[in-house]
Amino acid sequence: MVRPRGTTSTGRHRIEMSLRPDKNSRQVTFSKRRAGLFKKCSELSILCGARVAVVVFSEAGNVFALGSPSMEAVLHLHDGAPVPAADVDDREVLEEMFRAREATAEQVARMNSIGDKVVKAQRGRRYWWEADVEALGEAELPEFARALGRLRANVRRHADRLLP
Amino acid sequence: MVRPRGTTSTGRHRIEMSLRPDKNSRQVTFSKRRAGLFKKCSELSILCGARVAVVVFSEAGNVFALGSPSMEAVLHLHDGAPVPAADVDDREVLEEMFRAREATAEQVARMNSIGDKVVKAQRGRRYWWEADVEALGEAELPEFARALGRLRANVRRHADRLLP
DNA sequence: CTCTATTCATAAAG
DNA sequence: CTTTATGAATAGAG
Repeated sequence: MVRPRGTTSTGRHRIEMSLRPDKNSRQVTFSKRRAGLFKKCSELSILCGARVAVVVFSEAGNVFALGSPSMEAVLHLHDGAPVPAADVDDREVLEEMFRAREATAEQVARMNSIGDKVVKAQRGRRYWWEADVEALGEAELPEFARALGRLRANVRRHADRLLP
Repeated sequence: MVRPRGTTSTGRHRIEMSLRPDKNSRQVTFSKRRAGLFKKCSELSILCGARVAVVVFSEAGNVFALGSPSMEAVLHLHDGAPVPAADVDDREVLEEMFRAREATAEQVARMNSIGDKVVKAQRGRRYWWEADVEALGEAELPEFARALGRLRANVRRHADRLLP
């Protein structure tokens, strides 16, 4: 096996050596790591019944967002629909995950009566709650903005409660 | 090696078997996975120059938030301070990470002139941008709420640009 | 994209 | 908390 000087054959990042990576490999790394991060989020949500919201801005300026079980459910805080049962076993969890994925095209399509574009933006993505914010711009961003407004209001209410 | 029926010696979750976990092990799992998730976020940010914001609501109702390179830098979108250089090598990255961690007690303490409570809320956490939102309530939440307001405004601006 | 090598994450046990 | 075992994540190459 031939390998450039200064590198190892390791998968994970070796802090010690490694040549300065070029822009392309940085992009590959970002994509892979973002995918891994989103998967971790879904695992945390599904396995532990947690609600997770993430926003990632890539260096190139692209924006990616993930909500699990849904961005709405997370941003609604405690007002949303109940989280999938806590004590289901793993088989049920997988089935639920599959159902959720199946159901989402419709669910998202209904949102804001725009539909088609949202469904298209999910093409080729592994999980239904993955969506390129840029691609979803027209349909999703206004709703996202409203959801953020609600989150902000909730946080404020909490803050006010803490500061009588 | 003795092991309960229905389990394997594997680390990762085996979907096929595994007895229904009790509440305690679910808690351990959540904590470990949340820590792992936050670490992944920091890696994505540091290694790829991305900005990442996460909010996690545990089933028990606890809230955890993480911003990398900082919640502020992420929520300010493109108005914030420049992200740490993209092409630094890993050694520099580690040093920067260490500096950031060192610097944060002061940085956060200055915020909102409340200080002490914020510094205490970081106790025992590995990275400076980890903070239990619940513990940070008084000092951090109002600022968090303002930051969310700015994020919302930015998202709206983006949405308006897309919808002339 | 696929393949491979290596470290990482982490469930379970001590 | 520490150790151990094993599948998962992922950098680099093809």
